[in-house]
Amino acid sequence: MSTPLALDLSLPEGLPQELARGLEDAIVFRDLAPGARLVEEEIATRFAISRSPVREAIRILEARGLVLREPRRGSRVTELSRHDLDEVYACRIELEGLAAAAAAGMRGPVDRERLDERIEWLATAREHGDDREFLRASMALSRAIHEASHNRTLIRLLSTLEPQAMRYRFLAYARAAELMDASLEGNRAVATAIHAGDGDTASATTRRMIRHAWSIIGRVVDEDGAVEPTA
Amino acid sequence: MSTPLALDLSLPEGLPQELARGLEDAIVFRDLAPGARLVEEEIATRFAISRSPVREAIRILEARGLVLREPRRGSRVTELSRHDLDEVYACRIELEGLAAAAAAGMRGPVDRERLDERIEWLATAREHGDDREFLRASMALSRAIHEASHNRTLIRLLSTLEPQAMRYRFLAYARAAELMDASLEGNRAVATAIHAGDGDTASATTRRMIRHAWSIIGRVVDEDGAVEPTA
DNA sequence: AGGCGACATATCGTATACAATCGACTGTCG
DNA sequence: CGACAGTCGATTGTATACGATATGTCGCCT
Repeated sequence: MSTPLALDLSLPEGLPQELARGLEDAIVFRDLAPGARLVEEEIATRFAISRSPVREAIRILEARGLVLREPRRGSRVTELSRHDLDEVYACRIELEGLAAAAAAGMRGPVDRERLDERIEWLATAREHGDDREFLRASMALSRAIHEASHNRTLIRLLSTLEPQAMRYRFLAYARAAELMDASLEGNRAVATAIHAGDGDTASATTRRMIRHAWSIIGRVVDEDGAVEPTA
Repeated sequence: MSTPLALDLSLPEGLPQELARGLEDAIVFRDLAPGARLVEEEIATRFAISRSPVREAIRILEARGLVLREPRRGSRVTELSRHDLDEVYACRIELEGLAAAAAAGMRGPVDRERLDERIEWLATAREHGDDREFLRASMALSRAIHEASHNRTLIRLLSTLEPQAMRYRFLAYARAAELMDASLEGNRAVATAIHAGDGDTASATTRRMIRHAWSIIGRVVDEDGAVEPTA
């Protein structure tokens, strides 16, 4: 009676990528719990595809730190822990700060519009009190900032770091809704700095926001042991 | 008359990883030139293995930014450019700085010893004026610092960033040997700070060192167009 | 002569088949 | 009764086979 997992597998970008996206989603939102095993053939059967694309998808998840592959023993969803949280957030502060600074020098007005759109989306989700939607909006907003940096290397690095961070954020939303308010407010401040073209402020604000989130999430993780089943 | 490429393919760690390591080496040292095509079957035949592990190896190289895969058109070694250099080094400053700071708080004396060993290795290579060996020592030293941070997430990120940086360093050694001296001296200073447990100094020194290297390499890349064949 | 279209080729993407390995179970022997 | 060896099942790793697609070439038509 494993997992729900009802992706469509339309392929605008390749089977493995599509599958990885779906599995990533399931992991971030805890439809796949930490420690859950990912058996290649099982997944292949469920989606009526072969093991080849499944293997590639799992490799992608591994590169993002969502899955741990042990040589001949298979893959399982990585555990969440206080230690891991600290690792991820220490890196996140540096890279997100860099991205925000770079985004402040962005070229097109296209980036600007997208940024505002996503902030709006985030605000709407907050009003509705929908934490899943709020997280989706957060991810989209983050990506908008990253892409506005126009630094492909940085984008690549962040794309392998963000998903793990999102898992912790989702965990914390349930127990500390104020994190969403802090995130919304913080992101508004960051967007303002970016629009003003003030890289230093954008960076500093971002770092402060992330540090704040870090402390809140850390509290939640410490209290829960971070291992409770989905409830 | 393609490439030399005489890896042994002993498998202490898995075929794909071993192959990826070999190809990475070839790319960093320009035995595989930028723009060179990587045809799966060709590589498979050369090493008398099947395409499956080759595919995985190429995926690894792609994740490290060494190879660009276009959907149904195959893979080629990524080009070096001033723009890309700037991207890589902007990220490198942040992450290496973080690693140095974290390493300053390292636990075991094992880390210390390894650090000193590698510095020695670097110095020896410099004396011998062997730039290939110097780069190898540099890579080993970097890894030692990264691992001393005991931050697995950071290590993962750096392992996907370093190889590309190494390509630029190798390029620059040929035209600007003083870069090696700067690197040796800088790393000695960093090691001192790490040994002293001074994270702030370790971070600041690292960042200064990398910034300096960046400017030197940037000059080389600008002059050469960075596209000369291997000669 | 130049462009347009069908064919041929090269190469990747996916599927399937086979081999190797790990863990667990079980039955026997001390 | 416990420990150990052998076997079996489950799952990954590797190899091969098949299908899809993009690119280049050749010839024909205008």
